[in-house]
Amino acid sequence: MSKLPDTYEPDDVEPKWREQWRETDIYSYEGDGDTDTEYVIDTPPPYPTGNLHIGNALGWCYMDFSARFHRLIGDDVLFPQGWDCHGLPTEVKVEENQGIHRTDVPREEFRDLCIEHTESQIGAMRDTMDTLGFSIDWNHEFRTMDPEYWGETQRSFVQMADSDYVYQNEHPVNWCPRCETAIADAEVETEEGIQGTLYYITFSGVDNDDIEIATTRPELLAACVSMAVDPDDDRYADRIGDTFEVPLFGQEVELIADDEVDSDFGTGAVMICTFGDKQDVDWWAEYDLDLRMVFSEDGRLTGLAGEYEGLTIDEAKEAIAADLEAEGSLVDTESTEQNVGQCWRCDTPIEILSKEQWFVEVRQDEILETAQTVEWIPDHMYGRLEEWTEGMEWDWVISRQRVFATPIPAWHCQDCGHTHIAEESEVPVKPPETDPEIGTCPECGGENWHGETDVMDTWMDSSISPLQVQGWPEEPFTPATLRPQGHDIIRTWAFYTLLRSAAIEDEIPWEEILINGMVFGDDGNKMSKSRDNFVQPETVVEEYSADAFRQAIALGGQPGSDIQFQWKEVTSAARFETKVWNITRFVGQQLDEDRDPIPDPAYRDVDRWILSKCSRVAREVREDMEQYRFDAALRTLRDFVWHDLADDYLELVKGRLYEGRPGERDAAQQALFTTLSASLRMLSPFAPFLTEEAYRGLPGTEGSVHAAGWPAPDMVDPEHEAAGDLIAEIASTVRGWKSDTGLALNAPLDRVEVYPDEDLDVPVDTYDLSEAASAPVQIREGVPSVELVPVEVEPDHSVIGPEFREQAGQVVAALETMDPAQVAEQKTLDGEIEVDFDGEVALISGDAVEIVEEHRAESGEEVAVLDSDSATILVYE
RNA sequence: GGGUUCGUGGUCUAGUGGUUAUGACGUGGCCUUUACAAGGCCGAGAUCAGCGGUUCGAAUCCGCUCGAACCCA
Repeated sequence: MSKLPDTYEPDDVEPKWREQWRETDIYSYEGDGDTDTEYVIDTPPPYPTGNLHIGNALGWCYMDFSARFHRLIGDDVLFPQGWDCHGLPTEVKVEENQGIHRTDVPREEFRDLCIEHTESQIGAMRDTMDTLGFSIDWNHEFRTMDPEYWGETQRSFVQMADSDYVYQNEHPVNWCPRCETAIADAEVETEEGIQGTLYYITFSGVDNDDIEIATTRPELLAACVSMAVDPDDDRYADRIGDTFEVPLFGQEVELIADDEVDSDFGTGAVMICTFGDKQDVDWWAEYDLDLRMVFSEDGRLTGLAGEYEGLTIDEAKEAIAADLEAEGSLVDTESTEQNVGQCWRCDTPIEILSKEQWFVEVRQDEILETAQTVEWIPDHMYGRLEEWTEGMEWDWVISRQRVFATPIPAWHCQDCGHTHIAEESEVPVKPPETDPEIGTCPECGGENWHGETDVMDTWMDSSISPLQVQGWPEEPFTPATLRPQGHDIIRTWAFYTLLRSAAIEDEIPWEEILINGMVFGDDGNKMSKSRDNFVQPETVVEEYSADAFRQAIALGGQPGSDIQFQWKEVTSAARFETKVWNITRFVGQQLDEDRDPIPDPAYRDVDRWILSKCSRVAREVREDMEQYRFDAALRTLRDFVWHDLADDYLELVKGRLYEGRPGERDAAQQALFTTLSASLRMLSPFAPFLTEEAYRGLPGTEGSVHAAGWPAPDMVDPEHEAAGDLIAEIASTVRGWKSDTGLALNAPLDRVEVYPDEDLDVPVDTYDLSEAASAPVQIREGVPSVELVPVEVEPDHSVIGPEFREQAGQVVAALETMDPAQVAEQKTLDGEIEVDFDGEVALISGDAVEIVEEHRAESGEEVAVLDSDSATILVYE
């Protein structure tokens, strides 16, 4: 007998176990090298924003469900946690907080300020992870800003330079004028439907007629190097090769013909500038045009723009348009909608600049082949990766003109211009501050090194996370088991990781990739503060519990689909917690603290029934968990615990527990213990706190539920399960009837007679049933001694369909119109039924119909007749 | 413009060819029964977006239409 508190108090329980788990280090990874039982998660290293939002929490819940489940089935689980520290947002935040510009202080000092800031942000996010009960192994924490990590980023760079993936070149790149750095294609987002103005501008002809073009970007006139029309455009058929003068700026440009021109746009003639967009870059390369860079790195016009030098893009647009109008070159303007490429970090429209940059070659076939070898969950998410990869036009620009990032380990010889890349042995290294180990330049023998000041794209850090997690480069690389991530970063993190892992190790980075969806607000909209549908995970924990939050997330939908956060799921989860607690309390009261397991318990039908069901649930739920169907797993468990265990089994054995003979009581106790203990273990991935408290409070358990094993009560027993189903059904029907007629559930009855619809293979044990019904229960064969009136013929489509094929419909219709009494008689007497339809007579097997019958008590008898799904029950009061 | 996913009671959701379509929340009624009123029992509420096709049989497979979300151009 154990006494648990009357109510479950998550506010007390959750902090208690949180602390204890931390102290006992129960989630640590052994790493004994047995790859068969290893389960390694390539945890996403989040950007340390200081706030773990609900979308993050969804991903981490999935990871934690899996991590906890795999520990239960005996796997050696590695659930590490990294932090993707480098990047611009931190630089901006530090500038803001310190009231400085990054160039005001030495690079190293600025870096230190960034590190300090990042550490405090990480602390806040760790707290949230802890609050939500994530079983992260904090012994395996990594931060990309630590030299031990970014040194390996440099090593990967060096290796990829050796194998010719990394190269340096001058090439047009996407440029964010606000961040003042190059960015990769993946970091450009297209914003649709931006309102703009379309300017119709006349270019005067040089020894030929004028021409009119349309552009949304008059500020690029100074960069105009050519003009183009569609070769099939009749309007310009004889003008190809004509020369025109660019208004205001005076350079002369030639008209070319190219298929890519959209003749429906504007006048059908466009100007080609270096560079307005990627199309300009293509034309520039294809027709070997001049390069006229009119934008500087901070988005202002250069000296090439003459009097407009120093203006911002917007200022220049306005000034140039005004001057064009004054000059008479501006024919017309109209408003238009356009799509604009923007920096994904700051939404500033990007420009294209040609700069000396470092690139990683994108080998599409290699990436796709690697991606195809990985199992995608859900599998259609592979399509996103494929589409993106196939559409890649430019190599991945990896250099950034920033500070807080991994330094590019290269030096340039001031004397001969030779570029030297570090040896693997010298990383981590900071080239602007130190000279290379090589000493003198291998080309010219010079000693004047200029360290590369460009740094790396932060994706260069995060895309080696599986390598880092698997102990690279010391350990031979084996793919991690799981990559969990959102679908929003397939084109970045997943793509780059696949690329890098193929390039460096010629391996897949992970066996499976589980894509999680986004979390929407309770009203179905994207969460936003302005919509007032924003939910912070901590709020849910404060108002309910971490376990309730986790369950709501699990039941939100199947992994991969977007889910809607719903308070009602939290409510229902909290109720389930109460239910589980009360079940545990009841079972605890029934079990002796020092109870020993019985070698061969005298199980009755209902014991075998619940144990059999429990065995099947354990198998089903295990399969669901292995396939990441957390929603299905938790649903199955709730259903089993609430309905089978609590509503049915527990009610059925109460009599035996209270008043049974010792052997019978012991068997019930044992079955109760086995089932509850198994249920708690299976629920523990979803509700780690509640199950820990309950499991430890349950007499006869040892240690933490999270260190226990997945239940394997191999007691599937179809015969007794069928008998138990019948018993449970009868008990529940009688209970329902008592409730309906206003009787107390424990009101004694004279007797109950049960007439099962079908004979069972084993005799039905009515012991528990009699206790539950507070009446003697007799299982009878045959027909009850009450009037039995067939009222409906119910054809079985699955029998009639295959037999009669296209005539099935007529047969069914005929059966339904027949006299039920007559059909019933034929079925009973002949075992088959004559059916008239459409002038034919067919004989069908009696099995093909169910006769729905209603029972009516013979007059004068005090009996209630209850029809349940599989039996007729007579209740004598 | 191309592609992907999706459309199931008021709301959310399960259900990939065969009884009466699952459950939750909400909602109406009844009930203190020695684990639990944060409970139990009973009920109302769904033409499974629409149309057409395949099939003896479709929420489920196919096509089209409408609508939503996302990805790409």
